[in-house]
Amino acid sequence: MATAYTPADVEQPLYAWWERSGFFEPRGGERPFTIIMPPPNLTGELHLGHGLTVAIEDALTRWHRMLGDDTLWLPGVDHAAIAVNALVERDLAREGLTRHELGRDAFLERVWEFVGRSRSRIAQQHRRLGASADWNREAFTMDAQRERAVRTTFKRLYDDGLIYRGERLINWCIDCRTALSDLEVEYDDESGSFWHVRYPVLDDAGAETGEHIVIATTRPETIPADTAVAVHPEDARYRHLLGRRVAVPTNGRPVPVIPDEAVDREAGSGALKVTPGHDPVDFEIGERHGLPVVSIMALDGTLTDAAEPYGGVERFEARRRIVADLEARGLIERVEPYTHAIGHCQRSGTIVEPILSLQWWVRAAPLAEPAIAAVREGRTQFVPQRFERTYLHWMENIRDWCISRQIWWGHRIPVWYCDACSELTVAIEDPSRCAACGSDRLRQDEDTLDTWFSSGLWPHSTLGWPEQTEALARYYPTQVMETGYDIIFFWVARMIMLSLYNMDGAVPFEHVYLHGLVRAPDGQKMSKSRGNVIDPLDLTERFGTDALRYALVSGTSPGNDQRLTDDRLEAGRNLANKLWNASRFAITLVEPGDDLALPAAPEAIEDRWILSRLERVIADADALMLKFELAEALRQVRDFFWDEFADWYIELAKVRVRVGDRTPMPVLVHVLDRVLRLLHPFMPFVTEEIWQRIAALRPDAAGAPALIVAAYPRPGALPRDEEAERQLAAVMDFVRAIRNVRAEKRVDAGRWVEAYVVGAEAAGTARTLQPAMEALARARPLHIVDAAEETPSDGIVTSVLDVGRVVLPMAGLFDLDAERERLRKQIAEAEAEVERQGRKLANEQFRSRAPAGVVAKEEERLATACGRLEGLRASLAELG
RNA sequence: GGGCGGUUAGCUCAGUUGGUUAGAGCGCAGCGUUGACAUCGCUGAGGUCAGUGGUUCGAAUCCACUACCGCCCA
Repeated sequence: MATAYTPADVEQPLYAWWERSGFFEPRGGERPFTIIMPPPNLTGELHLGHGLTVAIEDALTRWHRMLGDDTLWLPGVDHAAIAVNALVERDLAREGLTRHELGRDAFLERVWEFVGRSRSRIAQQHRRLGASADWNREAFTMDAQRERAVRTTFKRLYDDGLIYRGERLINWCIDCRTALSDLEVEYDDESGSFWHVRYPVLDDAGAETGEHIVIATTRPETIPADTAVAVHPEDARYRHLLGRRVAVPTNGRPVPVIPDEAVDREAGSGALKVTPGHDPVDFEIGERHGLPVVSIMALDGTLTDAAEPYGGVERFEARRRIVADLEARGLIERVEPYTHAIGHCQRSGTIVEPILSLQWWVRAAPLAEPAIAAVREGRTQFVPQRFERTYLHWMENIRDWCISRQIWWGHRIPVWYCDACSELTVAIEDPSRCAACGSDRLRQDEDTLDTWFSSGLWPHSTLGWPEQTEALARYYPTQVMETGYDIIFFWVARMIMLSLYNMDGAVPFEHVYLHGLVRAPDGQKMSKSRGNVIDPLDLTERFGTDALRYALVSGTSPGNDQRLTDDRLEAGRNLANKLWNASRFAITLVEPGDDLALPAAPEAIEDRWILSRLERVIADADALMLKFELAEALRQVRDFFWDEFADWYIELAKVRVRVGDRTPMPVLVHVLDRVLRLLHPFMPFVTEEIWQRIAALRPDAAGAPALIVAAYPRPGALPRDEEAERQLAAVMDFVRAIRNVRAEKRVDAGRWVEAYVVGAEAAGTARTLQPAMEALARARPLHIVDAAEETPSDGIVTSVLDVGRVVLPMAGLFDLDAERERLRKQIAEAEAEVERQGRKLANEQFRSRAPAGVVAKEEERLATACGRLEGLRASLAELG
């Protein structure tokens, strides 16, 4: 074996072997365990967020596979309608073409070409990250199976009256030339102006009275579409104007002054221009008062003839011109700077325009009701739990969902209009005749569906719905949906609604595990515009996939963002290398005749100790994994492996082996095997690579052809050995104390020193482990004596521990004053401790109210501290 | 405006039913090629747990308020 682990040599061959061997497919078992992978967008490369998704989901998947569950991790990709549509349009633009010039079919052909390339790249990247997903079942939101699910859902919802077509205010993106749902609009605070505009008050005859009412607006370009001015019904300033009419200043059109509770008296002048055609709040006011809706904006962002004389003028230019014209007429009272939230298209960043439009909608409230109940009743649980509130709040205030998009890439709306009778036909299969009149003069709706409509079906459409497949029966409901908290509404909420609807009220998943953002080392969000995006595959090449996964998992805690730093990646790489070398040591130590079967009851106390510690770690890891505390489980195993097994057990074993004792061999191999199993979900490659070599030493005991399908350690296999744990803790304390004195007194590292170990209880064990202690502390001769026995009193350095003390004769290096000073300092510390404990125990309140166990513990602690203090004082007295 | 999260060692973060002297990795200082590993080993320094008040025998942990940072919804 090479002296260092080289990820590049093992990762790809191992992955190919796993995949070829069918290890990623469900392998039967009593309980199913299913994770449906959140489908990455087809737009481009995987980023570190996907890396985290893989690291977590693959860890859970591999863990359950090793537990023997019937494990399915089902992968797929999402067609990202608007984004991909825009991407291909941008390519066309470079050739001087528009999609309309090209035509729908030719355009879609080009999209499918792009999709093919993108899909295979993403699949390849997933493999490099070690994802053990069942690629045979890979799904795509645009494949035939998923199209059937989409159309079936659409028809069912339509037939149930939960999908309707309606003319309402929508969010229109002028760049993407499509309607957007509310969620696809992002609000940013921007500084703008608040224009205070005078609207002339009219008399009954329609003539200006000379009086004005001042309204404040941030959007003067919409003034031509005003259909009222609203004031608060109890606002004394304007009460006399209620029922009067005022003139829209751009065109003189008379509009009423109306009372409405929605008006904020504090904002601006307290009077509000009402523009139902271009503002959602105004639209609602308009509905309450039966106001007409005037639209003045075309889909390209220019004003229409309805805004004369500004017809054909681009919206921001129109704003400038209207302001200038009003100013010229003395109708601008003042302008104040104003900061307010402005909606932008999530995709293009363009300022979104609310306009009136005929679109398809999902009636959300009836779907939300069972989705609320499912979470309230705990049938679906969020990890971390706090996101349940976020989810419920959104669900309880849900609004109808605009699902039609004016782009070509996506599921075309399965609605056909009849030119003969003007009825419409909604169908799963393309109809040839009108359902109402039988005419064949049918035109399919030109629009496509919101991408999230198809991904909302993901937990059941990927398993074959609407067909009643075996997979659906077996793997639905799934156990875990693992994704980022940033798409709770977009995706998680909609999956719950649509799955409950399609699956007769069965929840899509039992747990929603939400991870946070992976941020740059400086805490900034990674984004293309900042130029700080890190490619996960670069990291894989630099540090190894296992290191990347270690870094991601060890830094994650449910619902919280994390920074990915080189430090963490290095820690992962170092751990892989440490595993490699510890294993290399064990493997090369094994000799042909060695019996590697673990004895039922090992005799050596260090064997008993490490096996007991292993048992404890297995139990801890098991409990933590169940609670989705992956980072903590990983840390526990890592610490056990490095700080106890490598630093102590291996060192102890070396001493025995050196004198021909072969009994540590089975323990060495066994613990290593268990550590590899425990770590495999997190660091699959290095653990499998080593495990293959370990298994080769004892083929009879492996129980599996590969670590990926070997059994995960379960608690309770071996008994705990408290005694051995206590004894070894004492031995380690003695060794550390000697090392400490050596370092403090600057004894050359190679030089042997004489030492006395004094300890009543631990003396027996110390004697047993004397050769090991000598080697580890580099102390010889090492005298192990009972407390009553004599130790030298001249020229010694003493270290008093809880378990006893160590004494090192230090002739030549000894400085009486320094030693006194050292002891005094320790005495002061011990006195403080005794005093603190004494005070605590003297407190009657504490004795009567604290649990007995706690009191006993504190008493023991006091006794230990007293013993230590006594020892220190005696040592000081001996110095004279 | 409503809601949520964060503030712990120089840096990045653990600390999940309140109970030893608050931990880790990295960094820092000193020593070190003793037959797995310098991607390493040994030893050490380093914290008023954001602040104030409260609950409690006992608070980093529970409550209230404040400050700063961030996110979500309107």
